[in-house]
Amino acid sequence: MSDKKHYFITTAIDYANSKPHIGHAYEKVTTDIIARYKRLKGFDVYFSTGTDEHSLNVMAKAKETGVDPKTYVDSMAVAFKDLCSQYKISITDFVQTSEERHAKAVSEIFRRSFESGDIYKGTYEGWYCKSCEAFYAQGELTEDNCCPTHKTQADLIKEDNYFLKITKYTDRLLKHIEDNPDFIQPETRKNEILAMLKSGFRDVSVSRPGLNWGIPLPVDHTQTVYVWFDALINYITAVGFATDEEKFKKYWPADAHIIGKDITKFHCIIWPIMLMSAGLALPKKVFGHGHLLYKGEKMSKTRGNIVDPINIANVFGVDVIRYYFAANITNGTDGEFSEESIILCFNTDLANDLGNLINRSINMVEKYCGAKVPEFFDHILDEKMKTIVEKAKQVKQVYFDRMDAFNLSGALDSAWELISMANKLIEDEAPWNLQKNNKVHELETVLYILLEVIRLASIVILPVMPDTAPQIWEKIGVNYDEKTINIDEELNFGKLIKGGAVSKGNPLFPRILDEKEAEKLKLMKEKQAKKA
RNA sequence: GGCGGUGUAGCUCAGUUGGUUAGAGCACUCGGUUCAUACCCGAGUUGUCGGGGGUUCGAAUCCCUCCGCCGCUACCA
Repeated sequence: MSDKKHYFITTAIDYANSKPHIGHAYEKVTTDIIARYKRLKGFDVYFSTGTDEHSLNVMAKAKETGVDPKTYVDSMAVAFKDLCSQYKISITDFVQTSEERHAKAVSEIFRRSFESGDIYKGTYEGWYCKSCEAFYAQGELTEDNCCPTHKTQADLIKEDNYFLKITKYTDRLLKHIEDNPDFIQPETRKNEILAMLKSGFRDVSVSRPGLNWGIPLPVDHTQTVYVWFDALINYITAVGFATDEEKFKKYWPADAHIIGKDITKFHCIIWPIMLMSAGLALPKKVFGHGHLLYKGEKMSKTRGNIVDPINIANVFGVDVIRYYFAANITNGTDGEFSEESIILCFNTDLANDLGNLINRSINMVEKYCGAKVPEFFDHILDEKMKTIVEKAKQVKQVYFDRMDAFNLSGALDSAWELISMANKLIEDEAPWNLQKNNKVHELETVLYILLEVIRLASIVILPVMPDTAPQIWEKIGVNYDEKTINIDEELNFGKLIKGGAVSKGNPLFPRILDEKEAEKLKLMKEKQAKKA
C-alpha cells in the first residue's frame, strides 16, 4: 500500500463563530466529490477540514455564551463535524486550531521564519473603531475618517507587532504563479492576485499584543500569533508537520486547497510566502470556488436569507443536494440556490432522465428477458446503436479529463449525454415492437445497451451520490463496492455479464410535486379527459 | 478612482485561431408514442449576439468609444 500515489486535499477551515450555513456544506461537498474521485482513481487520499478558533470574536462569543473559549470552540467543532457526517464528507482529519499539535506546528513555522530573518518587530498603525472593536483600512472609512457602520470618528492606533517580510518574496511568488499556470484557479482569481502582487503588497503583521486566547509567540510571550497566520498553518498541522515527519513527507505539499473566492489573497499570497520563508514546498493548486446566491441575492444575516444545511438535506436528501451542487453550479463561479431550482433540477435530471430510464429499462428486461441481463450481439448493431455504443466507449476519458480539471458539472454531463441518447434509443428501436416481431437479438442488444448506460452512469455519479449509486447497482445486479471498485476497468463498455439478475424495485427518484408541478399535472389530466 | 472581468433566445449559459441559414439545457406551444415516475420522443416560436463607429470580401468573434453589471483594491474569519 505504501507505493500508492498520495493526494492531499483540503477545504478551508471554518470560523468557529457561528453555526454552519449552506455555503459551508457547498465547499465541503465539492471537495468531497474530488476526494472520493481521487480515491476511486487509486490515490491514497488525505482529506482535511477543521475550525479556525483563535480570534477576538470567538472570545467575545464565548463570553456572551458564558463559557470559556475552549468549551465554546469545542461545541462549534462538533457542529461542523456533524455537518460533515450528515453530508457524507469523507474527511480523514479535522483540525481544530486550539489543538496541541497545531500549536506545535505554528510555533515551529514561526521559529523558522524568525530565524531566517523574515519576521521583525515593528509598529502597526491602523484606524480603529471602538464600537466595532476592529481595525479598518483607510479606504473603508468615510471621508472624515469615520467608521462606516457607526459613523463615529475612528482612532489612529499604533501597536507593536511582529511582521512577515512579504516584500522579500513577492518576485519569487510572481514567477512561481507565472511558471505554474494551474497554481491559482480559476483564471479570474489568478488575475486578481497578479494585480495585487504587481501593485506592491505590504508586509503583514503576524501577531497581536495582550491576548490570552491564542498561540503565544515563541520569541515574545506578550504577543500571540495573529489568526490568519495561525489558521493557514492548519494545512500542515493536518499532515503532521512538527509532530509526525514521516506523515508530513508523505502528504506535503498539498495537491489542492479548495477555498472560497473571498479568501484567495490569504491562500495565494500570504500562505505561499509563509511556506517559502519556512523552507517548505508550496501547494500545487489553490482553487477559489464561488459563493451561493439565494434567488440571486447574497446570503447574509441582515437579509435573513441564510439557508440551514441540516434542514435542507432533511427535506431533499443529502445525495440530491450534493448532485444539485455539482450539476447546477459551474465550479468556480457563483451559483444560484433556491428550493425551486432544486426541485426543477431533481425532476428533470434525476426523476425524468436518469430515474425514468432506469425504471423503464429494467422493467423491459423483466418483461422481455426474464429479469436477466440479455446478450449483446455486436454483429447486428444498426447506426443508432453504434452511435450510442461509441459514445459510451468515450465516456471514461471525457469523465476523467473533466474531473481532473475540477469541472464537476461537465463530468456529470458526460453521463447525461448518454442517458439522453438512451432514452432516445428506446423510442427509435421500440423494444416492445421488437418483442412482438420476435426480433430477439435486436431486442436483447438494445436492452443490454440500456443497462450498460445505466451502469456507466452509476459509476460517474458515485463520488457525487455515494448512497444512490449502490441502489442502482442493486437494481442491475452488480456487486460493486466504493472501496474496491476499479473504475478504470469498470468504466469500459461491455462489462455487464449476461445472465445477471436485475430487479426494478421502487423508483429511485419519485417526482417532487410542488404547487407548480401539481398544477401542471392537473392541467394535463383535464386535457387528457377531454380527448377521451 | 485604478485594475480585471462580463453583457448572446423568458432563464442559465456554449460559441475553437473572424467564414455558409447563431447553438445547448430549462421554460413555453403543438404533435407522436406507451416500456416507463403524465414520463419519453419529435417539431416549432422568441434573439437588431448591450449601443454606436471602424478594419475586412466577410465579425458575436479583431480595434475604438459609450452604457450597464460583477469582482478585487490588503489584516473580522
